Amino acid sequence: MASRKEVTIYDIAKVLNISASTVSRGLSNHPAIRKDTIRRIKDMALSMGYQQNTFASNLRKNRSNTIGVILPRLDSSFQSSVVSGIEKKANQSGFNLIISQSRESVEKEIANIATMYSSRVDGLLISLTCDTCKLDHLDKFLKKGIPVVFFDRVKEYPGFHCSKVVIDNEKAGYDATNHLIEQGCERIMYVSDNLLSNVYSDRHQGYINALKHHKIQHDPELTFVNKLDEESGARTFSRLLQLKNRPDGIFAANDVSAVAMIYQFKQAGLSVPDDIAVVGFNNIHISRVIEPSLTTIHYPGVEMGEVAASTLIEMLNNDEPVIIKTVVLEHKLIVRKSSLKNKQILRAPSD
Amino acid sequence: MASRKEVTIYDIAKVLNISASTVSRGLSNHPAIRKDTIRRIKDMALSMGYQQNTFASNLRKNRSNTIGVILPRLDSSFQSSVVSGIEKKANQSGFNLIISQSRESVEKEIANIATMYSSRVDGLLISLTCDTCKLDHLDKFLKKGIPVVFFDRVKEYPGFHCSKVVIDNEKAGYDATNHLIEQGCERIMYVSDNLLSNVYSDRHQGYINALKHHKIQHDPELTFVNKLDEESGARTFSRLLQLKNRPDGIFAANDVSAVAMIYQFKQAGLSVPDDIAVVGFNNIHISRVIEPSLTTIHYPGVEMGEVAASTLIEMLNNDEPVIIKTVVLEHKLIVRKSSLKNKQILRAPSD
DNA sequence: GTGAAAGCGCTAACAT
DNA sequence: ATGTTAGCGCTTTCAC
Repeated sequence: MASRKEVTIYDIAKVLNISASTVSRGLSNHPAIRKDTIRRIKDMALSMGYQQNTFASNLRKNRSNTIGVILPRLDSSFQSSVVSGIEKKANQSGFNLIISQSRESVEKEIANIATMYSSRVDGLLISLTCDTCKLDHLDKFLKKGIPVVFFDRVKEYPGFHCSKVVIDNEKAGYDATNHLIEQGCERIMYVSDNLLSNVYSDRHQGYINALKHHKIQHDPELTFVNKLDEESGARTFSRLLQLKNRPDGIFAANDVSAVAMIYQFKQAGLSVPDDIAVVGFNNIHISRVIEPSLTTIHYPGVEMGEVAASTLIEMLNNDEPVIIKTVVLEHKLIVRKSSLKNKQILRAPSD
Repeated sequence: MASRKEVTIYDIAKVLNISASTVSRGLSNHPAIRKDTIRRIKDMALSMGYQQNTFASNLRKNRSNTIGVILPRLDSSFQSSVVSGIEKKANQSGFNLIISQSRESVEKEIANIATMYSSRVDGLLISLTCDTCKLDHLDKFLKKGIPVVFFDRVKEYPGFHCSKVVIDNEKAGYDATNHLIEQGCERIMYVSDNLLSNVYSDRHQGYINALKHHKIQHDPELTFVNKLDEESGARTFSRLLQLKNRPDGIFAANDVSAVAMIYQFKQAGLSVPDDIAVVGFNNIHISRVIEPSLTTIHYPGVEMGEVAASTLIEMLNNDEPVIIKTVVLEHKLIVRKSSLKNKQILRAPSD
């Protein structure tokens, strides 16, 4: 579909009466080229409308200048904020971004990994589906020396060490549960997605630790695993009805489901937090404005994206020492009304 | 950073004792190659772990198999759903996606356009910032025959015709305002972002049309332009206090600001909808669960992304007839509690 | 400090 | 139905 002939370094060379190699060097500020030659080359390139052909350059250098991103959902409040952070850093460092979403399907994730590989991304950022068990599809990346950085939904990768960017989900789960206990809850339900996923199992472990710490008997019946979408509230409610002793507190592993529950409870005439206290996870926008406002764990999405991208870019730029690290970002319990059984003074509304 | 030598079509050719071109043709199912030869080639490619070098292929074909996407924000509920739709279609058709966000900055938008150009995307999908006036940065795309499709935030592009995917914002603005009037509102405020942008100015025009249709005097003081973010509610509220006659209805050009207003009004002891009725725009998740639930205009994000991507891909695949079209997707007024002054029966909760 | 030349891996026009 | 050949535009080694 292209029409006009493109300007190449040969065209510039011809006009300036120098060789194409000098032009190539000049354009990339090679130290052996005289300053004024570089100037002449760049000026001419500009005035001729030269645009470097990245395919040729990539082919020659065997580097794509592109970072691949695979995540479960683009249309998720939290995840899109991570992408936003990734985009920001990548853009600053001159990397392009190829993005694809797995939509929580392991098959699609595998397909996406294959696409990223054949697109020859320089590095890969990935947040796994809830159901991902094996990571061997990533083998060829690491065997070839293409760095992979996991973020948020991560997994141990036997045989390979990869950098990770996460929060301390166990501690966060502890904090959330501990808060409910301090508010007087004695029978706390944990509403989760697939416990295969680190984010949900670690939060679960934190939940159990907090119970144990307060010498509260852990009742496995109170762990309810389901998809944490908008229908989650209704499912949890019907689950509640099946239980002999109704819980007096709920720790939901994400805000979307927590909000959906609050909605259900209110519909059913239950009072939040008096009948049942609720803590969510993510601090999405909605948690601030729902009524009662939702106590939740704040979790820095944009920063997570930025750190993940920086970590990868660092590996890409310094090819010498590959330092594998796990970056743990701070989370924070944001106390709002949905959990305040003891009516304390709320924090400043700026939270 | 790559280590092992890659398998090329020459390696396959040598093993099978045929020529590289036959391998190349076989791999892309060229009709002139015998079925069984194709089989042998593909089997061998698979067993040797062949991976096509897209740089070389792209260089040769002068096609990147990549679609560029530029939009204001990735971390916006609506926009990320559009991206989700784009990703879905692109992925189905074997296109990669390069995504960048302008963050509502015209400068960044221009820089992104330049990057997309030098990345040699096959086509571009773009939703403009609120402040974009001129489109000449896109000239080189169109002069070179690279198709550009606008979605959502679009603009007339003098000298070039491009396909667009939008909703009828004027009609939607009319519907929203008309609904408020039917509910008995007589002094309706329009809260908007920059009226340079089609989405906001068209909604504004619809607002005016509805007023006119009901013979209500249009008071320019009641159009309040500001950034439609979470702080918008507070700004609108202080604006309200400056007005002689307080409005009894608000049409906000997005849900985020509508929700923020409701929050403010409630804080200030005003009742929604009785003191002031509110209609938003976008039907984001939160509008369903806020109290009172928010009347809004539904607006199909994922579909918009899918249609935009399909439109572009169609142009990319059929290079003969370039049919320029504007696709207008359906919007829908979703009536909820925030606007119901006449307590009518609400629609089914499935809304 | 600059030039000549080879080659990255693929595709397609032109042969046969 | 398959092979030969040239070349996409760039980078880089080696030469001077």
